[in-house]
Amino acid sequence: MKDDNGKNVISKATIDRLPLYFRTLRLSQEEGAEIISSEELGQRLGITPEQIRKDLASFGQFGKKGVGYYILELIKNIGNILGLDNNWHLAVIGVGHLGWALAHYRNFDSLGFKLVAMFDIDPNKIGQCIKGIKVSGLDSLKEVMEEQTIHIGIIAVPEIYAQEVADKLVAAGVRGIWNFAPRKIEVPDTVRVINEDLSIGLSSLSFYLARQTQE
Amino acid sequence: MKDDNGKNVISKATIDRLPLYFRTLRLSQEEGAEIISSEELGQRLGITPEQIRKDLASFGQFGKKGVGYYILELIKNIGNILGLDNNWHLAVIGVGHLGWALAHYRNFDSLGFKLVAMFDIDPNKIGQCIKGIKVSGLDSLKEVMEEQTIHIGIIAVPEIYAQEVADKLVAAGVRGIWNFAPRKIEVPDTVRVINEDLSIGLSSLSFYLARQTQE
DNA sequence: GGGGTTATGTGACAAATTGTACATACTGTA
DNA sequence: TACAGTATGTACAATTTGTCACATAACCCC
Repeated sequence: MKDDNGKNVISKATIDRLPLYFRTLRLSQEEGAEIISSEELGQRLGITPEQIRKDLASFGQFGKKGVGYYILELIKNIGNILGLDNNWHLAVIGVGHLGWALAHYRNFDSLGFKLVAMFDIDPNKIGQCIKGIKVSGLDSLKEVMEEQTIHIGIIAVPEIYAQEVADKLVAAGVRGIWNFAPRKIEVPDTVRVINEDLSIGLSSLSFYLARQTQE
Repeated sequence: MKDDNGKNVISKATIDRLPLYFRTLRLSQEEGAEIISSEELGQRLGITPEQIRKDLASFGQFGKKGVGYYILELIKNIGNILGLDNNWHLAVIGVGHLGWALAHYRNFDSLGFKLVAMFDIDPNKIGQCIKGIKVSGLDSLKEVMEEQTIHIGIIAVPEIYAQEVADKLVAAGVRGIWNFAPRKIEVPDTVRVINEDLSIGLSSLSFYLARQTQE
């Protein structure tokens, strides 16, 4: 359970659940609640209370026995664990339909992310403004990054350009990549990549539906 | 390893990898290859060859020992396993930025899915045409479904409407739901739901970046 | 047609993840 | 201050998932 530095090793599954806890806690808070039990949180999310307690316990003791979790405090703690208070700067590369939609995704703001730049290669798109942000040419990526720190690059270009864009992002010093192109991209292991291949979800849905029929 | 009907139980992890195999095989095919080894397929995807062989073996014996896998045949087999030859009909509910982007997502066609309807509640959007498909009012969902079978509903509305839309889809007889709203939706267990909460991916990326810094 | 080479399929082992049970600590009441 | 009622945190068991090693089968060349 401990890594080389003595820190607890956290499972990927746990990390993927933290954002769920985070948004549900916020919802409860908006409804006026101040305390929540793992029982109730679990019911809302379809996750067992034990699982939730275990996930949270791997980062520290946030709850009070016999009481539950103070919502405000837990939100702050999870936000901190997820690093949402780092004021990450995002850049979207590829202003197609998907890039356009991501630029308007309102949950970014509410999670503490800030879109600061957009890039495309299409001359017709360069110079356009979206939400007050001007679309720049892909060539000027490094240049723009010198003026303005960009921590995370969002790849929303057709798959054949994905690796090329990834290389440029890495060269410009990006720290993380959120890749929507359905293709594996190679980066040095100092750069984190999260793949968000939408066709996987739909295909697996198809699998389950097809199986239902056959029964 | 067997379920009540004597069928092999397939792990979710395996099913999520099948689409990756599928698209990589197609890529190889376009490049002119006819045979591929688990070794090469694994290298392209960053997955161990053993994993791939095991995944495929849980559905049957598709490979030839000493040779590899015949690409064309394997594509056909995986497509069949994933149910991609069922000609699924999709409907997008919510023609905001995200719904718009999904409607134009070209990978749907190439995977055998067909967008047949779109719905919104905004009177300004109703009647608009996107890719030859007219946007209908949400009220007429059941009506439209009687004319035109819809197997899968894609929820791309703000989270507060997600459950309401899900209920309508269920009432109209949909078989699967692809949910982009960041909220759990309740449906009878005859209906499959796949949640595609985009904020999870980004939040987990934030987690890893924040950890890197602290070291 | 026999032996070397190659790549699959599978059973045993290891790791990660989830589930269960219970000890512990806090609150409120008399 | 003692006791009943709750809800967390954690040690342990069970399950799932992934890795390793090797037997098996197909191909090629002589």
